[in-house]
Amino acid sequence: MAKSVSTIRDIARILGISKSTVSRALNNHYDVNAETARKVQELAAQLDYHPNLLAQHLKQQRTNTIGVVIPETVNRFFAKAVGGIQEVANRAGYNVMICQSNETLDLERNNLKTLMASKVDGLLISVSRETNQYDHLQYPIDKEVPLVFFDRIVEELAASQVYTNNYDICFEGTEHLLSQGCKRIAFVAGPQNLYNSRNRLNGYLDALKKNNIAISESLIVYTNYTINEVESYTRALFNLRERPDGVFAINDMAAIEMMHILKKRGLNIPKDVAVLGFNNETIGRLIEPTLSSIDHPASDMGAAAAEILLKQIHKDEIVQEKRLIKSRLVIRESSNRIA
Amino acid sequence: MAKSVSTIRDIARILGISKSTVSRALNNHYDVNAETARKVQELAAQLDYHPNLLAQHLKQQRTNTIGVVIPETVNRFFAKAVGGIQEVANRAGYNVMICQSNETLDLERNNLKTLMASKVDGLLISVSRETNQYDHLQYPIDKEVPLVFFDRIVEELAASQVYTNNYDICFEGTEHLLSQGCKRIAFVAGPQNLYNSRNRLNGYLDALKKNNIAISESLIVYTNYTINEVESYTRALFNLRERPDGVFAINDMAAIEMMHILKKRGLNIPKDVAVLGFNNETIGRLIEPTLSSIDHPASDMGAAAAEILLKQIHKDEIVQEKRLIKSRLVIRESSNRIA
DNA sequence: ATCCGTCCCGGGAACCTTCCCGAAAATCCT
DNA sequence: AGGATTTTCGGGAAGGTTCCCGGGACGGAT
Repeated sequence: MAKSVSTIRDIARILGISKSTVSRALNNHYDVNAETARKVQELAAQLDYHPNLLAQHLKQQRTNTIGVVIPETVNRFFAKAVGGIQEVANRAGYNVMICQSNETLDLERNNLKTLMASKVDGLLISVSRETNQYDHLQYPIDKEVPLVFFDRIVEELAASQVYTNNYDICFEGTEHLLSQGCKRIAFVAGPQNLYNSRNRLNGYLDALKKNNIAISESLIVYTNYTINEVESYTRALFNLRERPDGVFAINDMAAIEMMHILKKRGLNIPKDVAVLGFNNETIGRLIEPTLSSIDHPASDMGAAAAEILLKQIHKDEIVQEKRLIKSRLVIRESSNRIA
Repeated sequence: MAKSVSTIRDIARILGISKSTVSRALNNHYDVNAETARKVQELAAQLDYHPNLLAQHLKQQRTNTIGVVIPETVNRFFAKAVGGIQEVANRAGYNVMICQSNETLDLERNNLKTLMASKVDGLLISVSRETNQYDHLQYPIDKEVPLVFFDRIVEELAASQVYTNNYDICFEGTEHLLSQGCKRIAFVAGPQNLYNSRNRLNGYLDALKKNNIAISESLIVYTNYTINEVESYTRALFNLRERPDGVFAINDMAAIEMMHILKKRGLNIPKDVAVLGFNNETIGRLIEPTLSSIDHPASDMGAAAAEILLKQIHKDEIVQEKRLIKSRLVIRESSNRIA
C-alpha cells in the first residue's frame, strides 16, 4: 500500500501546536501569528504536505469538481467539447471528471450514479444514443444538483441546455442541395430517440415539403453512428431503381466513406451525386473533392455549457437557461455543381 | 445548494437502531439479523440512499479509482487508449478519472497533484510533449502509488511501462520505402525530449546507415504535433534543390495533408513521392491513394496498461513490468510503387 | 489592581462511513 | 436451572479536514 503521506496533524505534532492552528496557517486565516504561520508553511513545504482532498471535500460539502458524461471520446465532437469544458473549468479552479457512457444507457446510469455519490458540484451531460428513459437524469434535478445538457439534450427535462440549430441547419443544407439541382436527396439520419436526430430529420423533411419535392422513405436511412454500416446502406441507396443524386450524411466520416464507395462505382462527385457531411472535420479540406459540411462548434458548446454550469453553482439557485450555439453551412466542392 | 441526501444515520434514526447496524446491513455483513437487514435495505431503497463515496473512501483509504493523465483526447490515439483503459477498469469495478495535460508540463504537474491528493489507487500516464523534468512523476513512485506509463514512457524512471516497438517499426518502415526505390527519404520527427520520438528517429537513421544511404539533416523535420506547421515544412522540404522522393510522416493527418499539398504541386503519389504515415487511422483506407501507415494499437496499449496497474494495486507490492505491444506496417497504395 | 479588548491558539464537533470491541439478548448444553 | 456460547447490536474511535467557540496571555486604560 501507499507510503504514509504527511497530514495536518503530523505538522501539528512536530511543531507542538494544534491542528486548528496548522489549518489556519495553511489557509492563511487571519487568526494566526505571522511567525508560526511561516514555520507551519515551511514545514509543510518540507514534508511536501498536500491536503487530503477526500477529507477536505467531505468537510466542505463541495468538491470543486464537475462531472461530465459523454458518449465517447473517440467521437471527435465530444473530444473537442471536453476541451472547451476543461478550458473554462480549469480557469475557474474546477476539476473535471469525465465519464463515457459508450453510447449505452446502462453505463450512463452508472456514471451518473457514481458522479452523484462522489458529490460533484455540477453535471454536464450529453446523452447516449440509447437513452430513452430519463429517471437517472431526473435524479440530480430532484436533488438540486446543477445540471446542463449540451448538444444531445433532453427537451422534456427541466434543466439548462446548450444546443445547436439542428432543424434550421438541416433545412438550409437540404435547400442548398436542392439549389444545386438535386432532385432525389438521400438523408442519413441518426437514432430517432435523440431529440437532435429528430430535429435534423424534420429540417430535411420540411425543406423538401416547402420545395414541393416528394418524400421517399427509401431515401431515408436510420443509422446508429457506427461506421460499419455505411457500406450496406450505401449499396441499398444506390441500387434503387432511381438512385439518389444528393446525400446529406450524418457525419463527415460517413460522407467520406460514401464518396469513396461511389467513386469506385464510377460516379462523379458532385456532378452525379452531391454530398454534404456534418461536423466539418479537418479532413474535409484535404480530400478530393473537398467536403461540404456543417460546422458544428464543439469546443464552443462545451465552453458555454461549462460557463452556464459554473454560474449556477455559484449562484446557489437554479435558473434554467437555454443557449443556442449556431452551426453553419460550409460549402466546398463535394456539393458544388455550379462553379 | 444541493438538497439533502439521505445518509446512513437517517436510516438509523428512522428505524431506531444504530448506524453501525445499518452499515452492516447494507454491506450484508454476517453480524446482523435477517429481519432487520431486510428492513434497512427496504428503507434504503425507499430513500434512495447511496453511500457518500467521499466518506467511504476516506475511511477505507482506497478510492477504487485510477487516475489517467494523457496529453489530449482530441488526439485519436489517446481517445482510443482511454477506451481500452475504461473497458478493463470498469470490468474490475474501478472508476477512471481522466485528466488532460494539453501537452503542457504545467498542467501535467497539476493533474498529477490533484490525482494524488484525491488518493487515486493508481496512475496511468502518457507524458506531454513538453515533459523534460520528472520530479512530479517521481513523486508517486516515492509514495509507492502504483504507476504505469503507456506509449509515451519515461525510460529513466523506475515504473512499469507499456510501450511499442518504435525503433524497429521505423527501421522497417524506412527499409520498406527504400525497397520501393526511394533514395531521399524525408522524416517528420516528433519532439526529441520524448523517448518515443528519439527511438523512431533512430530507427530511421539506422535503416539508412545499414543501407549505406547518406543522412541529410535537411530531410529531417522536427515538429510538435501541431498540424498548422505541415504546410510550411512541406514547402521547405520540396523546395530543396534535390527534393525528397519518399516521406515518413509522424502521423496520418500530417501525411494526408502533405499528400494534399504535393498533389496540388502536380506530384504523383507514390510514383514521384512515396508516403508512409503513422497510426493507421480509418481515414487512410478512404482517401486516394490509400495511405500506408503504421498500425499503432491504441486500445490494446491502454488495456494492457490498465491490467498491469490493477495487478500492482491488488498485489500490494510493486514489481516493475515492461510490456511490448507491437506495431506493424500496413502497406497500401501511397507507398507502393511496384504493383 | 481591576477590567476590557486584542491577539493567538486549542479543544472538540462535524462531515459520513467503517470497524473494533464490548455488552445485551437469545440460544444451547449438561 | 445455571452457565457457556452464539447471535445481534450499540458505542465510539478512526480517517483528515474545517470551523465555531471558548480561553489564556498580554497590553493598555481606568
